[in-house]
Amino acid sequence: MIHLLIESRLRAALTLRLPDAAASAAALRPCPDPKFGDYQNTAMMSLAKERKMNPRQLATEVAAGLDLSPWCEPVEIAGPGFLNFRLKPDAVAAALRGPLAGEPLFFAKAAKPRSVVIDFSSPNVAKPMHIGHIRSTALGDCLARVMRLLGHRVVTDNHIGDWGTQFGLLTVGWKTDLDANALARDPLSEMERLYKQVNAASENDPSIRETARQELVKLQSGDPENLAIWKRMIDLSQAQFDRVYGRLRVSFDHTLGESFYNSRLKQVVQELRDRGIARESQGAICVFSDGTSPPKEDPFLVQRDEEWAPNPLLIQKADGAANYATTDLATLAYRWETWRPDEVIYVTDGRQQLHFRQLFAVWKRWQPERAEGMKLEHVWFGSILGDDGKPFKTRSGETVRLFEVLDEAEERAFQVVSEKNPELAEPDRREIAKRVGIGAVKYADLSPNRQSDYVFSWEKMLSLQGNTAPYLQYAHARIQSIFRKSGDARASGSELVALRHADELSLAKHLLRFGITLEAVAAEYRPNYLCLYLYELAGHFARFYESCPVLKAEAADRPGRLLLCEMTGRVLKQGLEVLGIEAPDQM
RNA sequence: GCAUCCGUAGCUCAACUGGAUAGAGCUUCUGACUUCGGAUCAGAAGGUUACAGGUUCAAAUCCUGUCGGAUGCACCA
Repeated sequence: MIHLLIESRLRAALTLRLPDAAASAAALRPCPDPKFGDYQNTAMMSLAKERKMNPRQLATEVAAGLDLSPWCEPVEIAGPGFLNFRLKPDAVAAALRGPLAGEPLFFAKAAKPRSVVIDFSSPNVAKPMHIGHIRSTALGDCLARVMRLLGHRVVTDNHIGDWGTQFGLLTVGWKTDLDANALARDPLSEMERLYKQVNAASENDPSIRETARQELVKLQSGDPENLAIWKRMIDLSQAQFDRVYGRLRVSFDHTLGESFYNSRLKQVVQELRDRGIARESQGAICVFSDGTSPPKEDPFLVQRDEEWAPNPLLIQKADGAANYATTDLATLAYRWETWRPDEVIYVTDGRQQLHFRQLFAVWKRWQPERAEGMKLEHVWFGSILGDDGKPFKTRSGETVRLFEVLDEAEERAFQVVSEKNPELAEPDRREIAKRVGIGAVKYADLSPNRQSDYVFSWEKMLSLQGNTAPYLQYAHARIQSIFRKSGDARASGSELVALRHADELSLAKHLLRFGITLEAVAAEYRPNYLCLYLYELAGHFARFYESCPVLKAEAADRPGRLLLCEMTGRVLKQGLEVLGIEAPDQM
């Protein structure tokens, strides 16, 4: 990749001038405006500032040691010390043909592959998956796909909620009020009904709470009947998860739920107590501040009445049961022992930020030597809102079920496809509608900045204009149509490619940025960069296609233009693929 | 009360985490074309980035304060 070649030469030139400069200082970014060039580096200004040097002079000196003549026009130094790089059209044309010779599609495999565990989706047993699960699922799956494409070793792990106090109430409901027909018809709804019913009843009747507690104790101590009920609930739930994941084309390497770690919990608590990290307080076992960080940054302190008060992390409740913090710690230990990852990523909503700050802090205190080489990252995201600006709910105030969202997405997509392309046979339109509908839902989760809340809107996500999945799929389908019409004559790669037209050149240059975009997605866990890139790619293509005839082009222009179509189609397809979205050939 | 996040065009969202003149789509208006899929393209209009200070070559982005909002803060996960 050209940007990597430039980076490596820039790094060498920089090291010659400033041996102590960080390697990352040579990183390039795309120029915000083509008039400045294609790539820029802005590090000379900050490096000069740190060293009280003249930034323009530093930039000039570094540029003097740079020979990029195979790929670039002479480096330009602009403003207070920007380095601007402009690609030579011949180099662009040569790079454009790389994938025909078997090179990766304008990206490079990571020089140092990392092994990464990604924890995402995590639905709860005995509860229907709802709209809140889609964002974690879409983001986590996309990050896994991007990192794999870049050559990293990825382990995906679905940490399902299959243990906890709710099973006491559920077991009571199962034993006293189970409707077998309803269970056969719609197991998740029936289990949900049982839970709500018993939970409501227990609020008025302490004896039900007590019964539930006893059922939970029996389950925890291995009572065969309760264990069987619990396993049945898991199986029924997993079947539903699998159907949803099937529709979403999401899969996991492992599904190790909370119960998997039960046997390890006692030891976690014991070790933390032995090392003085945790202690008893009000009957519970808690981790308190160790006072090593400033109060403002300490996740175990909270300010109350102008004083810093303890904000402990509970690892064992007063009744002796462990809770999710304990499970998360046991899980981290297991992941370290099993996969020795360089990195563990948690994809959850932003409300759990404090929990993860505390969790990561306890891990460092508990396993300092292991924590050294294992980066922990909480990749959090915002809420999905209704058009009233409040969390997205049904009209009656219930959470919106994921299955129903997917049904409606497919149905609405079917209407759109039928309207736009009525001559296609219905089964084909149904098949296309699945890809368009599911793709639209995922894209709606991936294209905004993950940290912002976004408003759920069928009209927006299924719109054929703007930054939507259907628009990108359409661009892809349009390109496939060119090849159908041309009798499938693809670019052979043997012809010289000129890129004489400005729209040809800017499209080609944008194609070459696919790799740098994927790198940014992986580095910052932000799929929206890729969405924006693909949207811009579709825009470049539309402009090119408007101004440059392809099939009707002069013989001299035709091969280059077919090549541009081919590569745009491939990048759109590959880009959508790592977003977890299919690109139909017709729509 | 404290913490985290947020406040950007009429609406929905960007802005590669301190970079160059804050960009898209929708909406409104104008234009292109005997459609290589018009599900298109070009142009116009729309902004004191909540407000007030500060830091610096450079601030939507960092710091301080004010106003407004979301979320979280001891035995749910």
